[in-house]
Amino acid sequence: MANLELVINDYLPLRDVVYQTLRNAILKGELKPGERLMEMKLAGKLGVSRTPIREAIRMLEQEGLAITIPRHGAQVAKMTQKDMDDVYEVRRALETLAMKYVSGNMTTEQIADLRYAEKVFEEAVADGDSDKIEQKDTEFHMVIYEATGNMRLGSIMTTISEQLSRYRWAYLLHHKQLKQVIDEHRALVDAIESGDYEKCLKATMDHLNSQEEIIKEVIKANN
Amino acid sequence: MANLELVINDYLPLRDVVYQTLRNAILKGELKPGERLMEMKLAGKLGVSRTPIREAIRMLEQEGLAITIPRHGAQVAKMTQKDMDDVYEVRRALETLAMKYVSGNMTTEQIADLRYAEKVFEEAVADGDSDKIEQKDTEFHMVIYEATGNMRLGSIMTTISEQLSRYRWAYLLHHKQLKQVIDEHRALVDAIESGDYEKCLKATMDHLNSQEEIIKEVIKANN
DNA sequence: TTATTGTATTTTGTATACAAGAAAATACAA
DNA sequence: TTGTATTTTCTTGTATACAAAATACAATAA
Repeated sequence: MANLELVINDYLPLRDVVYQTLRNAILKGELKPGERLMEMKLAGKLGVSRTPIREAIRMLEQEGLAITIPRHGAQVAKMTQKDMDDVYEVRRALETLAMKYVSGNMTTEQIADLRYAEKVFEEAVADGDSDKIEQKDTEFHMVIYEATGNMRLGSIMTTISEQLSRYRWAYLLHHKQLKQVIDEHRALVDAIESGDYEKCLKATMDHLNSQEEIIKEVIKANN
Repeated sequence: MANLELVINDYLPLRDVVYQTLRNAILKGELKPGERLMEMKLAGKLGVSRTPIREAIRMLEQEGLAITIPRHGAQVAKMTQKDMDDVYEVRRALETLAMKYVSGNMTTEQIADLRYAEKVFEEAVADGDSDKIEQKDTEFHMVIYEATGNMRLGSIMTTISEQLSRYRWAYLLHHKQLKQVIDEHRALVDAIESGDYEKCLKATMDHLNSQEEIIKEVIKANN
């Protein structure tokens, strides 16, 4: 099993720390799909009692990252090719909505923020730290979702994007693809700045399609 | 506080029974927005220990129906007018996606199922049992989501629709509006049967818009 | 060999005990 | 009366104990 370690924060309840720890491990693939989440084992590894472990598992379960069968315990949720297709369809619909909100409606300040987020992402790519790349990519997209002003949309998109990140880590390591991601981000910012909805939509779809393509290959390779 | 009672199911862990009980109470408005969810009180009312209560609260929290502040406990989440607008925007985007899937693609059997679900809904309206009306309305829409074949879409839509049901109960009591809901459902089935995407979209949007209108009034009246 | 039964072990489910933090009540001084 | 300590009470957070179910596995019979 993965090597788990808690980063204690004195004021956060242990259940939240445990939740974040397990969640990270799942999203990064350190806890593998199908792997059992046994309470005592996790409690031993993390040096806490079963109570916070159980509460964290309930949270993961609700989020779709774990599946529990009553009296059999929990395991890391599996993600299939079909799941991925479905998630991407939903994402396309919601990214389209996001573009309806932002095209022609972002303030110059928001666009500046977006450009900045894009630059920070490029720097992360230059650094080569995959954790950071992943994080900065998410942040870039979050700037857009926040600009929509629709909090619900933002939170659903965050969930979706994080669930996808279970697979993104794999391809974010390939430098060639990262160059392409940068180009697509730039194209998207340009489109948003132009204020033209159709342009925005095209840039978004291009970005999603190429990402989906690569992730599918990763999943295929993993089975 | 609401009068809670557990419907024990021998094989379901108590946490799940408690979760469903609390969730229902919140969605029906028996537990009011902002109301505190105190562990001992709930445990006493439901005749269980704090452990399953806590796990149920963690699930509600993850679902957005409860908010917990560390060391202060949990309370029923509040829903504002703005929240409602946001949820409806998301729902519109996803219903549009659903229509893309189903228009022209539903089998005769699926359409028959849909007509049947519609009929059952009408019967529920005739009965006047608001719990049943609510349930049959949800089931009608679920037939469509299931026909898309996209499980993710289905589960997100279910969540959204259930969250909205926190307010639907109020207006489902008014007979005049129910007549309109029936008409809209029929129009939607006809549109789907015609296979014309644009017709489907219009029928869906009409349904959503009129629902949103009424719910907004209910919220306004509640504040 | 294959099923089946019984037993030991593991694991989850639930209750409870105790610690610690937050809120409320009380006491006291200005 | 108002403001501030101080104590008390309430509530959450965490650990642990015990019960009950599931599983693993060996012994037995077909």
